[in-house]
Amino acid sequence: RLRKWQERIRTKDAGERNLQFALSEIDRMASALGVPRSVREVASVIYRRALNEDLIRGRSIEGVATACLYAACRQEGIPRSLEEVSDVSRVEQKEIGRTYRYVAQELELKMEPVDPKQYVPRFASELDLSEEVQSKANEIIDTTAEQGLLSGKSPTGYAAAAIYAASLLCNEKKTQREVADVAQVTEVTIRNRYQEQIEAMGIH
Amino acid sequence: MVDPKETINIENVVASTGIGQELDLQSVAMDLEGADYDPEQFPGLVYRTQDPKSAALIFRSGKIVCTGAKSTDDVHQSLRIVFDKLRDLNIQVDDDPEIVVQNIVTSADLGRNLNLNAIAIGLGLENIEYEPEQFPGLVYRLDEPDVVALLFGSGKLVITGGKKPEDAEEAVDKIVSRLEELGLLD
DNA sequence: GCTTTAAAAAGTAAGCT
DNA sequence: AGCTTACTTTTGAAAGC
Repeated sequence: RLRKWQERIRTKDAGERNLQFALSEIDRMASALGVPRSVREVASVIYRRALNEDLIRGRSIEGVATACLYAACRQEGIPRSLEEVSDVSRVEQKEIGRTYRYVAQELELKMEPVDPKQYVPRFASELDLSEEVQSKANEIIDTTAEQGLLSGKSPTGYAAAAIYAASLLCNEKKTQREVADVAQVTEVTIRNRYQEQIEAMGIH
Repeated sequence: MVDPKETINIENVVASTGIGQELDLQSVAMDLEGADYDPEQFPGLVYRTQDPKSAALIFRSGKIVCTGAKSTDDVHQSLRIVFDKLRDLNIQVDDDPEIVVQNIVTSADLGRNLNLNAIAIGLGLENIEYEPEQFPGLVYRLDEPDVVALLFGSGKLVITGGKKPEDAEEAVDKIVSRLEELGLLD
């Protein structure tokens, strides 16, 4: 039947249009976030897998596309926080987080928790901090995390506190406000994490 | 070393029942002191008991949900109060409506801090959900008993989804032994 | 899927003094 | 810098959109 054939074409076109839209959105958001092309490719692969596994049914294309990009950044070791990702998406943060957890679970992405150290180079360079400060921040993160301080804490806040502490120790002081702004956390969070970390380090 | 099972505390019990009679919620809302009824927002009427403390959701069908009680005994006591209040309004209420416990929320303490990162990897990333950016607890779903546990860095945990108090005890036992065999406790 | 109810855990956040 | 309040997660039922 002609009608059935037309319908099939229409569906196929719609599907391809949707895929095209998703991929262009991933591209747009990835550019806005300033992540390398490899991340967009990983995100596209995850999105196609989600599409094949029919994970998009019941949720928005943009939500899934954003969640895939968030996952891809993490897989590539250059994480963007949910807040940063939601800043370039029209999907709200809570929905991106839920969709990400759903996609990660269904596709068995086996995502490891974000290592706060992965935020150090980006945050530190936005603050014009030296290599020395970065090394110190990494040392603080590793040492305190080994002592169990990391459990349950947000990776951005943890990294921010370590950078703040390292900037003090290396005489390149940044204010809590400056660090809080680049990490998109509150000064209160930096203060709390900072106190614990300094104490665990034995107040160097 | 205290047995974690002895730290188990029931925090909330959810149960359902019914009076076996349809209700005119509009008039119940008028006559029942302290009743909250806004059908535009939610089809159930909310009635709170003080002692034991709980909230009952009363529906047009006569079915009732009771939540907030700290024990199955409290659920029965609360619902007895609700049934009597309805009888005071000249509403027919079955003699002994069946009360079914639907969910028990429990808290407990393993007594040691937990490295959630190691646990997430040790128990298998495919069985666990641990996203500290979104929530500080690690979500662990058990098959037997069929409950969900939320583990925290402090060693405290929440167990929910169980239908009887023993479910929480079994869950704590299994969690402790799994963590022990992985060397993630002590 | 949403709406409402209650409850714990711990982290983060916002508003006010 | 506190303190208070509130929101994040999980679970379950109810009736209706």
